[in-house]
Amino acid sequence: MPKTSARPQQGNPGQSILRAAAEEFAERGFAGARVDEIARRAGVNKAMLYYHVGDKASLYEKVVLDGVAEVTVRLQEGLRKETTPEGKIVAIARAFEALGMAKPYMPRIILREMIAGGGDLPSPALAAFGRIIQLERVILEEAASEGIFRPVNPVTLHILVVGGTMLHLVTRGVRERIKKLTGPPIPEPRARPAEAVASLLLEGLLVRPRRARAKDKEQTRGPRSLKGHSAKARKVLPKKEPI
Amino acid sequence: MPKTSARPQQGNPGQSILRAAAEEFAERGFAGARVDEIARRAGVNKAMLYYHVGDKASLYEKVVLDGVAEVTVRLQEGLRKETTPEGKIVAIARAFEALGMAKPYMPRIILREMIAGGGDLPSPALAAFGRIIQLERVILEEAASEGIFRPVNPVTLHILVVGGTMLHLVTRGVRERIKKLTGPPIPEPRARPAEAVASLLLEGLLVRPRRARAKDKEQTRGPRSLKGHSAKARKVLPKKEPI
DNA sequence: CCCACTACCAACCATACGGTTAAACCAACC
DNA sequence: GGTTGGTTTAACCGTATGGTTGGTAGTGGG
Repeated sequence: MPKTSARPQQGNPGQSILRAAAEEFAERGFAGARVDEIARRAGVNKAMLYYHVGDKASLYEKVVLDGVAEVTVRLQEGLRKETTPEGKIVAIARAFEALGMAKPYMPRIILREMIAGGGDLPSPALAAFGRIIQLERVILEEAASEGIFRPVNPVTLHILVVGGTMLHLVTRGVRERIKKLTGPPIPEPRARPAEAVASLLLEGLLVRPRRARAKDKEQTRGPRSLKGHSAKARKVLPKKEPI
Repeated sequence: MPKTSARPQQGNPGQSILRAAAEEFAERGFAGARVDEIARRAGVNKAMLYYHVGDKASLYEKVVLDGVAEVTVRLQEGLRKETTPEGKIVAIARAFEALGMAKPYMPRIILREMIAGGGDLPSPALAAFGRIIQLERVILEEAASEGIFRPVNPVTLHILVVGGTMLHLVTRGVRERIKKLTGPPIPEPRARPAEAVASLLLEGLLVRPRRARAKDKEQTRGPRSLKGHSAKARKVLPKKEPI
């Protein structure tokens, strides 16, 4: 171990290396990331990088575990205040949004891993995600048993809440590009994706759910069923199994 | 051009090469894909690959454009039958689900591109995605003006519908792995993610939207507000701007 | 003043990778 | 049977990449 630092060295090089690595990994993926480029970004010699942190794989592992730890902490903090299932769902979305704000590279890395099958993910990271899904399962079960939520599969919810929030953060670049090709009329979503995602998931698109609509008829604001076939065509989704 | 084929050659090599390439690209990403590995998978010599299809970049472009063309066609077909906004949303989800069933590599490639900023995407592909979002915008505006849907940002909807559907298809591998670490109690979502996603998005999690709930009080099935603070804590989402 | 020890670096190495080439192969046509 | 021309291949090439090495510089302790 270092007895002290040999030189007045500005800032732990390990941190700047990890940061640079994280950005490279986020932009190019694990396979695409170049160790030389990481060293260049961090402003250190490549050998220093190996000296301080280790090889490419351990670099990646450190970045991932650090990010997962952060989202775990944020999630626990965010959940502490919430007592309702709605509040908890929003808190989950907010935790990942906050992660994306603090460490913009993390959502990309996480999504990439999910897509790739998690082969490069260390087990603790996988386990952490598992715990989050479990948590969501419990929230859903409790809320469903109290009649607050409809029965919904926790994996589906997780994908939509967490995946949706992270995709918002991550796709800003493509959206810009797409907008340049198709002209202006695509409005940007809210700056805070967590709210947008959670709100839509909680309330749904439909102004009135069918269940309530069946009881009292046609008291909604819009003109609704002007087209004659709408009544039949409205029945799109078979509602046997839970979502 | 070939006058005939020189050898009784089983099947166009171009097709098997493209398929092999697509799978490599899906598994490792563009940077991570190895041309030698693509050739090996396709069972052809590497030089043959260059002779028939071209270099790595053009290989990738062909795969992407082919996939985008397929989803475009499927989407148009699916939409033709639907007249209601609900039906159209489901049709969009179904089109991407069908793409993922027919070409399992496509969702991975598309998601990867979205994450990476679309830098390797050919313009026609970007434009196609732009058109889909435009379409969703129109659906949302019409439905909102008729009072069927609440006002929602089309990008948010697109991310949740299309992203959510593709993430379902793509994360099966990680889910298996996570389940092995956390034990059984994570139920798999439905086999048809399009339905799960669209249904949840249309109806929402909450059994009763607040709007309707405010009018007649506490007629829901569950015990509901046993905790005294739930009434206040229920107000999580500021509802100023459209989702 | 010298030793031991950490921090650092330029240059190097082996391999893997994308891409090319020159020659062989083979069905069809004369 | 020989020529033609698309098709296939083994071997090759230059470069980029992950990783290493031998050595230097600076620092605190003796």
